[in-house]
Amino acid sequence: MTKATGQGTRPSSAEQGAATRKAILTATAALIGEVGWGQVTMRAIAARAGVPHGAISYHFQGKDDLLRQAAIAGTLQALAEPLAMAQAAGDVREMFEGTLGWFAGGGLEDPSVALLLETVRQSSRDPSLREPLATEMRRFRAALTELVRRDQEQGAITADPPASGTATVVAALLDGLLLHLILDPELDLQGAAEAVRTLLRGG
Amino acid sequence: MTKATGQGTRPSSAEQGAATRKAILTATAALIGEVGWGQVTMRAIAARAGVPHGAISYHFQGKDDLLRQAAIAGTLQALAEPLAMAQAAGDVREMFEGTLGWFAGGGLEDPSVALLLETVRQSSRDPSLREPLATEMRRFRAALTELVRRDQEQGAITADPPASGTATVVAALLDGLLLHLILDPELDLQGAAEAVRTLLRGG
Amino acid sequence: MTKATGQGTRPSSAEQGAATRKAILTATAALIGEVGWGQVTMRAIAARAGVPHGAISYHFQGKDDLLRQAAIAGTLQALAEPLAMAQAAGDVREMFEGTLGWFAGGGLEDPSVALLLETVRQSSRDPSLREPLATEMRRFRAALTELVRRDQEQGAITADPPASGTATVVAALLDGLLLHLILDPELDLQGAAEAVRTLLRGG
Amino acid sequence: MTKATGQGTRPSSAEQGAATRKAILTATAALIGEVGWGQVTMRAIAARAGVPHGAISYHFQGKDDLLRQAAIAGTLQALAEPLAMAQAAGDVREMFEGTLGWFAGGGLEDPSVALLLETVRQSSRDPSLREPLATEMRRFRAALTELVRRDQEQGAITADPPASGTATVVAALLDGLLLHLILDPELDLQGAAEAVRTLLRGG
DNA sequence: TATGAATGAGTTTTCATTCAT
DNA sequence: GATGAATGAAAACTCATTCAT
Repeated sequence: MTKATGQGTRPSSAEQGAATRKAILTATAALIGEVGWGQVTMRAIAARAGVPHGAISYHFQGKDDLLRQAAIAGTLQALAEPLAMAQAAGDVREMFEGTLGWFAGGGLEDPSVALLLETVRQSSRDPSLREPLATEMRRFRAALTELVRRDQEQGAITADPPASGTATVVAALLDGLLLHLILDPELDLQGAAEAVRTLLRGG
Repeated sequence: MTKATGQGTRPSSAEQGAATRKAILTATAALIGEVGWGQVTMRAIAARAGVPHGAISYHFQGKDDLLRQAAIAGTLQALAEPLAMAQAAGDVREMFEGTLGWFAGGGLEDPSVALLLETVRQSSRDPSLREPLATEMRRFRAALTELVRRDQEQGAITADPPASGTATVVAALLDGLLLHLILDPELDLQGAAEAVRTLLRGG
Repeated sequence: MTKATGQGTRPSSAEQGAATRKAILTATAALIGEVGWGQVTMRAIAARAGVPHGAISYHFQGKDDLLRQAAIAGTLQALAEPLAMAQAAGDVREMFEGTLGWFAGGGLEDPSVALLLETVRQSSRDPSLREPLATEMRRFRAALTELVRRDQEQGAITADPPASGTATVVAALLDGLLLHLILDPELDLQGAAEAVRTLLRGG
Repeated sequence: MTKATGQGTRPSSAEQGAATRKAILTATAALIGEVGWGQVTMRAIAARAGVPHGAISYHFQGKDDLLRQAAIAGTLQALAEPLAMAQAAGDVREMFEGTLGWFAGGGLEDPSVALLLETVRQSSRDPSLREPLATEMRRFRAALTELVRRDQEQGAITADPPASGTATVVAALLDGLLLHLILDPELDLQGAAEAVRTLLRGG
């Protein structure tokens, strides 16, 4: 129980390197969300991460390599929270309304949302980016499917269509509302929520 | 008959200018979708439009100005078709399934989709971009609301929630499915469609 | 006799461009000879040519492209003089001794010599560089062959071997002496010249 | 048997260091010939030599120092073989034709040839490089002079000019042919050889 | 003694913009 | 009105060298 990777006071060279790497990745992910994939510059990354120019070239192959790695790491981390919430939620409705609440509470301004959108957009030009994202999305839909199934068993949701179909619909609906909210903050979320409640209940 | 606005032999200078302007805008919109907002270069635009370099600076204020104008014009044009379809559709289900059919038939590869996503993403950084897009989206939801209302009157859709709420849900759902499809072409659209059909019918 | 390409006082834009291009090529060729193929920098070229940075990228594809073009143009120009001399010489001996005289008189320090060596060396890595050089060399040997043939007819040179063989020997000998002189300025050119005189005379 | 200077189990630290040094020098010489003096990088050297980065800075003063040492060591080694051949040859003709045979058999592709040319070229910019090369060349010409003298005594070569002059001519001729062959692999070596045979014989 | 992570000066390249014609 | 040559600021990238361990 006394294990310590740092083994004492001074950080080893390798540990320092890992920290630098992580700082660069974090700064890059943040900048992608803030200024957009194509507007990110190495200079800005270095400044944000607080590391010298050369450190980036030393740790990463090039700009493309860096953006890719940062985007993947960043989005996976961003998706971890919603996934955990979905797995922890008691039923679909709780999960749905929770997410809507997060939207309404300013979740849209979360940097992760911007990063996510940038990455999705870029992934249609770079297959190596799409794969990990798609995997995570499937995981999310799987968790939702589980919720739906439970609700169906309890009669809270119409059991007719396969649970996976309903899960896909709920997941897509949430992301679609996010998209519409970005464009139009005045969007009537309450009305949409009420409609969903009714529809899920089965009229 | 020969004194028409310019249908004679040589195009007037003004007409030529308008044509050049339009060619530049079209080329720009296409390139935004293809390579991404930040990767578009003036030279590439000129080459694609088949106009000389200088023509761009001559007709537009600068790069930002050009991209903005092209994005707005391009997205409005791209959204015109779905809007027309929504207005022409007989009921929600027809419209919904029609769109899904378009998705399945390769609609995702349509350059307009890419342009649209780029513009939405960019609009969160540029309010002047958001306004026209939001307006068009509201128009689309309004048309959908009309469809929903008609369906409710005929009992094809549960009348409980306000029509506008259901319309918002349907619109968001479509865009959300689009997003998920971009990431995961294997997405089970059929299952989702079946679930929607059941839900809308009211269980 | 009053023809003027410049057509008056101000140089046209195109003429100015051609002048800039030529200045860049000249500066590049000079620098290749001075500092070596791989040590030439775009910055140094721009400074030497007296043109701004961007002018180089504007006129040439990239560094490789520029060096290649400059090397070819420079070496062809450098080879033009010896070729003319060979064509104008009365006999082989006159040509041979003339070249040796040029060597002794400081010809080795001529920038063209350095450029030539750099280009020959580089040409073994870049076939597109070799072709034009080889062609010019063949032209030079052809001119020499003509001289040898004339000498053979007059009995000044042994007629046994084909003239082209003797011409190749003479050409190679000159370049070989150049090479050895570069390494060892104390080389006994006189002794070598005397030997050649005797050998050519046929003992 | 086990107390030899280090032929036992573990190589002493000093021996290891010497081996590393030699590996670095060998890799450097090879790279100079392959990519050109100015294109050699420390990282490439380390990779080729199979030693860590730091080892180079540890063993050598800097890049210039390393290249110089490697070039000198490499060229001296490369010149050792021809020198031995010249000293072992029975007469000039045997030596000459032997070298021509080596040329024709692909000797041009030998890495040493490239290294030699690079070093000669560089030596005109770095006197400390020229000295050892010139010394070796003089040694080579001295061996040739000995051969020529022997031939002259046997009447196989015209005795008129001093042997050293003829030796210089033969040496330069060989290097000149090498140069021309690099540019033009189609060069008629046979014709040149025939001419040399006739000329040396004295008509 | 030996290593390799880190640095930053220097290099090439791209590109929006300007402006003379 | 229209063009495209020219510019220089800024970007990405390379790489010899340093230095803590």
